[in-house]
Amino acid sequence: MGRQPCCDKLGVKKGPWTAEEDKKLVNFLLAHGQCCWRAVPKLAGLRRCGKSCRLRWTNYLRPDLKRGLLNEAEEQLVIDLHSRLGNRWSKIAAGLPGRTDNEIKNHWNTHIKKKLIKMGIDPITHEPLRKQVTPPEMPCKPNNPPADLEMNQQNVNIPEHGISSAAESSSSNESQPLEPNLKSEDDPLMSYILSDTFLEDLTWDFSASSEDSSPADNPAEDNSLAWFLDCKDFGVEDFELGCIN
DNA sequence: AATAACATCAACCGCAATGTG
DNA sequence: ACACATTGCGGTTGATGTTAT
Repeated sequence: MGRQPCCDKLGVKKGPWTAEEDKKLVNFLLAHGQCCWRAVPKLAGLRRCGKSCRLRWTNYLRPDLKRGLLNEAEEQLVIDLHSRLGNRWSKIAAGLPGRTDNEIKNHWNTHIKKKLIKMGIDPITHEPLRKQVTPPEMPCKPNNPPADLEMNQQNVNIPEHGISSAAESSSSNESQPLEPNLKSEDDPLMSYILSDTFLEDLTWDFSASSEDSSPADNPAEDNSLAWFLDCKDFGVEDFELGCIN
């Protein structure tokens, strides 16, 4: 009974990845593509579990990843998508090419959350906070009735970048997390975000659209090249880049 | 200079969803 | 329809770096 553990617990390494392990994993995946993650560690000669390999690849080694902090436009989009999708980080990440769900989740928890609270916005509900009643970090007190939130609803005004604000889309009075808003058939934007078209639209170039993002601000600009140079540092300049789609 | 407190983020864990026979 | 395998997701942890005292 019960499923097998995702990996043999014996002899499976944990903790931070070494450059050598990265190299092995990247070499293998570039040569063979992403196939059965369970088999990857064995085939790549790694003493890791498949899950760990997948995570390392998707969050750190993928060639199409951007590096560095999210720029203003990306941050704004995260806020907007979060107001609609809630903590669906993978969905949110789908709207930010080159960014991972983990990265966005971390950035949300460390930067955006605080920023919103500072601005007097509840990072969970995206409604204005009532400062006297609700201290920061206690966003959803039971004695914070939905009616109050509703009163302030119009004050939520996420700056424009072509996407409507949370307040515009919230037609419900309920204080529960924004799950009810997630009806793609009612919302053209949601419909678009959840569609393949959105994911395939490579014109989402935030570094280009953001005024305040200079190459210095956004070292991820020329990420592919930087990554390739990193690979050269590994001594794996003979990557078969054609294998990656 | 030492160290405590805080911030950041890579990585892990457990569960849910999905695929397959 | 069912059982099991595999993958993906979101919450959480812990190591490391940074700042304050």
